[in-house]
Amino acid sequence: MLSLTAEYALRIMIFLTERKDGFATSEQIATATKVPAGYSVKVLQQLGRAGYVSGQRGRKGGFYLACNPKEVNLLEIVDVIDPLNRIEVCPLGRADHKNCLCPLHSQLDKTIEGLQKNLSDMTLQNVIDGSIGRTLCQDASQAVFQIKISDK
Amino acid sequence: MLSLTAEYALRIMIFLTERKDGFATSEQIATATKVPAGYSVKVLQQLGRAGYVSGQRGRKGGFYLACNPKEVNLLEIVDVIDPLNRIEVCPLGRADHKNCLCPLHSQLDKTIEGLQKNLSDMTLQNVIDGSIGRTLCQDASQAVFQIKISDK
DNA sequence: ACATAATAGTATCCAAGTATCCTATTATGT
DNA sequence: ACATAATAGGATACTTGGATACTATTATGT
Repeated sequence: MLSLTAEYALRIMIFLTERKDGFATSEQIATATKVPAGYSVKVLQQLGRAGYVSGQRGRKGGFYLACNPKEVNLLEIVDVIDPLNRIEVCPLGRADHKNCLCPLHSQLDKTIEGLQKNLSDMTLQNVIDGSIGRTLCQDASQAVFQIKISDK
Repeated sequence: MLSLTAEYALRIMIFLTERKDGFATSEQIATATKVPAGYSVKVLQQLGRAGYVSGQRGRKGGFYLACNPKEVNLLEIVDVIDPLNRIEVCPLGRADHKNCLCPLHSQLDKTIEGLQKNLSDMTLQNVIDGSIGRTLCQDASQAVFQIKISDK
């Protein structure tokens, strides 16, 4: 339903939203978002074909955000990678769910609906704004980590 | 996140809940739930090892429900196939989310939480009770299908 | 102007997980 | 004893995640 690649795409979009000004190379993006180097390019290309990022070749090239982060929500990004389809047609027969009203599948469809709503309620910008300093998780400072260790 | 196999498992459990009385062979289950014959056995075995169904070999054997459908919710069944884990540790660093508070991942975690709640809110019995005659989608009658075709 | 380095773009290959199928073995009712 | 059906396991195909190598494009120093 939600693949790892979809999460990669979200991380990358958030990262680029922060750096709205300049370019970031695929390598920089990869290390910052902890997406495997080499695979980040694939994700970026999918996002590029969908129009959410653009790339510029050559020296000083890189990728940059090609959309307005205030108008793009998380669901749209997820949909680029793996389209989150509602259950419209009964998987067990030919009748669509409107006629079939199978409780199991209408419940599953509600689950998907909720998932979509949850994702579409938040734009890329919202994620940044919701930040209290860290928009993407960063390594804990060594100190904090040490405290946690000695804590036990 | 939610695999096809998980949905198979749900279909099978709903089917067996309806037939709480007697046995059903893996073949009967497969055709009724439209799970590929041969694969239904594997799903049933996973459900069996988790204690939700039992099987009896030999003639007149088959599988039967080994749990109280009023006490088992959909999430438990899904968890048998692919455990739906919350995001507790930040995928990008060592700090856990309580300390990290990364907006992206806390949002994604909320999504998973909602998904879990949606599934755990409904027991197997609830699905049956919510039925208006069809607890699993059935083939539309030929007539209905014909009407739809001629409709266009 | 040219060579070189940096970088996106593309294609291909590999590994791991999922889904499906097949074959043997074991238990059980008749 | 025999037929039936679960149980167990391996074989195969497909999808996903990830890695590598090669090509095209651009910037920059000489």
